[in-house]
Amino acid sequence: MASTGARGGRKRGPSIADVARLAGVSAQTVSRVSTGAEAVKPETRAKVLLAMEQLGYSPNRAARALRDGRYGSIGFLARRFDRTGEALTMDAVLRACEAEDYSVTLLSAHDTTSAEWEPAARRLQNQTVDGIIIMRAEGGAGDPLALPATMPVVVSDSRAHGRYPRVTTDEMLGARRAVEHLLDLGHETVHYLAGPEDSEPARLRTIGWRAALTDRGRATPEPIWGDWTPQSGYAAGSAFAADPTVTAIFCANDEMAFGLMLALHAAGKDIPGDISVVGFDGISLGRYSVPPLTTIRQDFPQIGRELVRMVLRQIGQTHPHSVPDSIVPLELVVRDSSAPPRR
Amino acid sequence: MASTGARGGRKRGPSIADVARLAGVSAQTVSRVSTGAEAVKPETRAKVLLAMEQLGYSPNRAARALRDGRYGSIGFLARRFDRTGEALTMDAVLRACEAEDYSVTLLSAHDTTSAEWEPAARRLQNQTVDGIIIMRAEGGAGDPLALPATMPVVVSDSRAHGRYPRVTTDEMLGARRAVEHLLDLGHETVHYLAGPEDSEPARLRTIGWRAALTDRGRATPEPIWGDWTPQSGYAAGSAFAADPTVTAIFCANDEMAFGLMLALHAAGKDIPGDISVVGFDGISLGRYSVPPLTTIRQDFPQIGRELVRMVLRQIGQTHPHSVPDSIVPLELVVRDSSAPPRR
DNA sequence: CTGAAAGCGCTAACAG
DNA sequence: CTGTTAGCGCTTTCAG
Repeated sequence: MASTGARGGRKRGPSIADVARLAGVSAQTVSRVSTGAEAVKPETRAKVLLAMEQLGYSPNRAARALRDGRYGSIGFLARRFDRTGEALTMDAVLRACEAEDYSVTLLSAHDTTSAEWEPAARRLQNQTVDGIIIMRAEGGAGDPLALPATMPVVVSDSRAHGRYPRVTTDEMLGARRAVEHLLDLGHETVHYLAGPEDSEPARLRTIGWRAALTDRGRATPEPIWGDWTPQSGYAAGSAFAADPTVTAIFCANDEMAFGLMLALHAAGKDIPGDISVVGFDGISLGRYSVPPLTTIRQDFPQIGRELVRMVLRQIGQTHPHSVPDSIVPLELVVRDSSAPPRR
Repeated sequence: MASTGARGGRKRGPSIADVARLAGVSAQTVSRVSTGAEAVKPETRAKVLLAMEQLGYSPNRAARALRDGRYGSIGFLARRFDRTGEALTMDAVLRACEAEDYSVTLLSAHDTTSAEWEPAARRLQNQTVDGIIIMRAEGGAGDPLALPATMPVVVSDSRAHGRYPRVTTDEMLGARRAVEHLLDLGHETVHYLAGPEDSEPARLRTIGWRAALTDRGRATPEPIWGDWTPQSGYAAGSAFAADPTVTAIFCANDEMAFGLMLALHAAGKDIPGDISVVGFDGISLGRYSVPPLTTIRQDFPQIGRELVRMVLRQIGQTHPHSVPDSIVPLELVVRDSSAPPRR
């Protein structure tokens, strides 16, 4: 019984041993050619390459991972993957990982309570990834995640302040910019459609909104609380439309702004004639709403690159979580949904 | 030199051997407890579980994968991951995989020529995944992908007709429904904003649009060709607005419809008063455009489930690619952007 | 420059 | 019910 016949086993691909046999050399010689680490005589190399070609050899990553304890993959942990922020960040993360020859493994934890997050994360611990990128840990209990101290981790958009290195945007500053833009246009004050209270970015944006108004001595009307969805934006829009004092609204994200604008429109309000609207995120469809939406744009590609850079930097470190936070800038994009009040 | 001291090695996690040592049993006993396959005496099991707990043991998947030639992961191959279709499908795929205890590894091939796709796919061949889901193989040369006959593959939304099993929607029927909806409202004919010509779904939707008109003996105006982006929709909208005969437009996807509607609006056209618009895909923001967009909705969660089901079914098969195609139904969703012509 | 040996962590097969 | 042995495919020693 030959050890590894062409079709004896299940359906494993050709191994280094198969190549070695065909090329008439030893296994390590094949390995040397494969890794390119040590020198090999050109003739031998050619023989090996030929054999690899004929067999369609490609190295078995599981074996490699087992050997050197690294997986060549980083985990991307999020609650959902179908929202704009997640999708854009993930796309950017993937590109950045590819550049470094890492792959991306998706992990989801639909709930952020430790009851769900921890197993999901633990499962990864010694399993398939060399590091974890955690996205938007909103919702759930206060202290969701406890990963081993040696696991490289970076968190985006979360409340993990002080526990794990983070890549964040300056949410407060972004909110400020939105509010100041509207005040500069001449609005007396700026009403606010907030994100869910259990979300850290939402919380920070609220603080920024309030601070900007307070700093200029303006009244701070009671915000309406949404949940990031356009549905909740629609509800808020109907409420705001009933209040004739409202001339400017800042929405904590673009998708709520979409719903809000539709509700205002349905209530017969002109945007920006009667009411100005500013969003947050810079989703691509925001350029094509009616009217096009003024917003605070996040640089998602940059966020993705930073996330990857920060995880990779931790690999092999003794105290991986000590790398400094990174802050990615935001940009005010002025479109047609904001204008001076009609007066 | 003790074999595996607490902190001697790099930073591998505790192994089965470590647990065995601590629990005072053999490695396989630990393995038995871990897999739950064979019977173990309650006392022994308790000892083992305790040791696992203390050490924070979790099985090393690389080793497991090496042993039994399976990886517990399926690959998701696409050109981009930041578009609605990809994001929604991926989210669904991930959920379906979790239910089956598989993880998802992302793969991207930015170009669809074999020069890029094949290496990307080959790299996976014996590496990290047990199967591959290929998404939207639009663009590129005619014969992009050649995977080994034993690799489970399923293709979504692609021209792989006859080569690999597919999960598709009935694009032609969907387009028909959109056109018939508009004709039923009383429009003489339906103008068309098509997707890129190198996309198979776009091609099929065009055929469906044309067939629906022809079947009712209506004129088939020259379509305008877009590229799926709202930008291209805007350009088309400007062109259509200049043609006073246009009363109804079918857009090959929702995002182009957004751009188109903005352009119509900018040109002073009322939707649906002057021109009715119907999209395709059913993206969530379509409910909140101004006006809300009538569309052909794809059931992305269902598509994701089918994709996973069809890959998993192939695993272990001798002729994996012989599983039958799956067709996921589409649904007409009528909103405010379509109405009878003014007349 | 090339070959032989050993072991990463796991589990199937075979004893006991 | 439990222990021993062996080997998955790879690469890092160490010898030639």
